[in-house]
Amino acid sequence: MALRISQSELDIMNVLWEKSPLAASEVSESLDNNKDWSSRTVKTLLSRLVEKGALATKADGRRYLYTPLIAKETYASHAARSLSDRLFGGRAAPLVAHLAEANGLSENDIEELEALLAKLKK
Amino acid sequence: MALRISQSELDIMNVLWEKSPLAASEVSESLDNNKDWSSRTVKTLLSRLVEKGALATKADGRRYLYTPLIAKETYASHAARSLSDRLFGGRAAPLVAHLAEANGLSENDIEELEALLAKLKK
DNA sequence: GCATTATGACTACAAATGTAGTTAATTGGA
DNA sequence: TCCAATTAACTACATTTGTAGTCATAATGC
Repeated sequence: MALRISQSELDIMNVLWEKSPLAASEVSESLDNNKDWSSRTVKTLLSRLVEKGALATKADGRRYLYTPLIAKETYASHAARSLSDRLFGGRAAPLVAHLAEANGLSENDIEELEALLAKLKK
Repeated sequence: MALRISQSELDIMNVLWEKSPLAASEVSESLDNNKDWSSRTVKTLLSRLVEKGALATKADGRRYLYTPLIAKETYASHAARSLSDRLFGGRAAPLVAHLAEANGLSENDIEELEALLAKLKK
């Protein structure tokens, strides 16, 4: 139910959330260069994500094209909530406070957040 | 280096962040009732956290008292940043937006966040 | 003093994760 | 037409995680 996606798997998902459908080889190429996994590793991760129901495959000749079955938004909401639940009893403010503290919020972030809050207040 | 704390381990840490030092049996008792781990399980998790350098032990008669070696704040900042990095390229606003969307922010959350933003703007 | 209990030390073991290797079929090019 | 490269399928294997069990020992109640 929880659709647990591991860290490495998340890297794969991020590529496909950016652009899909993609073949395994294309996913490999699109991965951040600093993680240089062998193409086997990428395929293993893709297979596991398919097993888990996070990706769909579609045959394209003799290869597969992969497409996310869950939206990034869905996963992100889930992960964000889970983190704030586990650390702060579900309150959002402390999480943001820690983000701010850890790396500072940009001008832009602050404006975006203010806009968001304004909208929520209505 | 990364001091990886697993989900279950985090439950233990949360108890000790709340109150410490505590003996293993006290940690067991303090755990949320809905997770009923055997006392062995709790001890295993405690040991692993000690190995990882997340907890310190201090002998108290023939038992140990456990104390966090890393502050909740430190861990939280780390985790919050890691999540926002992995999902949103480090931007904070989308994370908050997702929190809001996933479960709604309370009046209180909104006020806290506004206060926080006001402070950050200075 | 002896059985019971609490506790730490050590061991267990399946599932998940990180990271590939091997095999076999296919196919595109020389 | 035959070979090299691509690709999926299957296998591998160490580490981490979840969830305990066993053993020895020390303390405690009777």
